[in-house]
Amino acid sequence: MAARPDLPGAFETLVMLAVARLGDTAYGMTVRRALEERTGHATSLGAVYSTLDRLETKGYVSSSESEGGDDRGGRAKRFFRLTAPGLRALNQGIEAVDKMREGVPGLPRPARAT
Amino acid sequence: MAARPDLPGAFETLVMLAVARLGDTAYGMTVRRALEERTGHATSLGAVYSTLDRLETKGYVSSSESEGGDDRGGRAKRFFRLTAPGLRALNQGIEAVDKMREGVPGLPRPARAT
DNA sequence: CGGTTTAATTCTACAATGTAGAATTACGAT
DNA sequence: ATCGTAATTCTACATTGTAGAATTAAACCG
Repeated sequence: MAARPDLPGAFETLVMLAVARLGDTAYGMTVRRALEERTGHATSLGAVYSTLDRLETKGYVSSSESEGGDDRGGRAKRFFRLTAPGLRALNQGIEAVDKMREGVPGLPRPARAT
Repeated sequence: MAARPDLPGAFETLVMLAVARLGDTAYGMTVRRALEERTGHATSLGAVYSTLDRLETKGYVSSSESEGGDDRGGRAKRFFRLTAPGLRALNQGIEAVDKMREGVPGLPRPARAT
């Protein structure tokens, strides 16, 4: 079984996690900020958006334009949400790493689930 | 700081973990087996070897031919070890994911460190 | 010795993901 | 209309992911 688990890539994983953690406030800018703040890894917006696009093509995230109501200038935001298949794929990737790192010395202690 | 953390890819991470966990018995075949047994994800030897090669180019693993002493037929084994920079990179990648997944609901519980 | 079996690695090729920067779109205000 | 601002889309190329075929080499056997 599970002939093609098709684990997400490293950056895809990070982006999906950012979307998941941001809840209903995930869009290009906030995703990038979350990534930078949490991981210290600076990335370009282009990187974030193309990854988001590819994830959407795979059905791992969905997107919707923001309704009017904001008074600020500038273009409308495109909000992203993690889909059920996206969550599943994310879990598979995380589980694979967790399984592999079990009992290996010299690795950081895993994060506590909240 | 850390302008270019250069996180390892998803499969690279899995391969490095396999090498780490196998200790001094890590070579192409055992790496593949460890991967399959632990993650359920089948991979080709070609995939494993080219990843191992690329990791060596980056200095994340080192390799050495097996000394004689085996009485089995077949070609000599090439054993791999994780280097210090490799462990560092591995840790950074794992930490990045751990940071991002902290407190996000719907994710699997992290593995217990042993 | 020369062929056969066995174990393992290397080579070749292409698809998918990673990544950045420039260009573009669209809105509100002047 | 045009300007500044906020955000997204486009274009392009480098790196990583992945498989399968080809190759290498040691031990064994007659």
